[in-house]
Amino acid sequence: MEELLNHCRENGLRVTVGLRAILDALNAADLPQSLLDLEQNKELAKLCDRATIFRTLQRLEGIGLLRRLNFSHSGAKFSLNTGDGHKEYLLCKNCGDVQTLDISCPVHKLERELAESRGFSEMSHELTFYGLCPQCS
Amino acid sequence: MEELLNHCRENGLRVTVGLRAILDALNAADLPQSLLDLEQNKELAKLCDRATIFRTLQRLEGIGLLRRLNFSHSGAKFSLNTGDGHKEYLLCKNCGDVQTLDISCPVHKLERELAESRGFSEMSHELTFYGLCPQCS
DNA sequence: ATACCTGCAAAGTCTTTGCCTTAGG
DNA sequence: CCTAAGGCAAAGACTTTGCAGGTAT
Repeated sequence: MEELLNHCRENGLRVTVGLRAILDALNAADLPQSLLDLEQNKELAKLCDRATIFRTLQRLEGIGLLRRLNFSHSGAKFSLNTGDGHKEYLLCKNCGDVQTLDISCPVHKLERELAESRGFSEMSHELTFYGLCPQCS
Repeated sequence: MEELLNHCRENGLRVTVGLRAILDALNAADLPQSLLDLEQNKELAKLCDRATIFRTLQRLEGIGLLRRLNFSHSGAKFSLNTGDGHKEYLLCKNCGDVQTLDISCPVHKLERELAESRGFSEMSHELTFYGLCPQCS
């Protein structure tokens, strides 16, 4: 947590009550959070407004602390970029359930190759699996 | 094309002017199309309304003829599911340029393993790479 | 002190729906 | 004929912004 705040400071963000609260909420959640999820978080709602959350998420994404996920049929969701790699997800396309996949990223090598062959920089990727969960099958 | 229409018929869709036009437009496009892209397609606009396009896309997705792609910072886009596998994409996160990747899918095996280990069915996935293109770097 | 951050409210953008009419099989 | 599909217009859902006042540094 203190590490996250330092990263923010180093990148010129001011450490405000809102920033702390948002980082706390993201850190506490075990699944990616949408703007709406955060807005409806009771603790957070007491401390800041939707616009603040929105703009803070933007800033955090901007400095690379946050990963943006574009899941089907739900707005963007965000998860903290912890140092130790990222997770991929498996979603049920019927009930919307989100499961986390603890797998080592299968496309890292490909990503580097692409960057080189196409002259791209600052690469990232999004890999999401969809299907019907056992209950919905 | 005739093949696509047959698939539609087999799945109970009526072959209307709108359906033909939408399939044509998707078929002609070499990149995934958003609802807005289609709405603004002059040919198509003469033949059908936004609601029609929207509902037709839904139906086509429903019968598995259409793949829905959720690219960051742009609405959903759709591409026809041709028999011979699907494509993945590389997007510039600054200018929004979309490049098609002609690579054999690197996560097919993983997808099957997941289906088995987690009891999911009707699996699909979305793999998208993001980065800064040479011009935007 | 000053540049950044916040709240509020309003506007944007894209998606989805209701309802009545039209037309495919 | 009967039911799916279409058109129009309005509502929803989510995202984004302007501006005036507050706050971290």
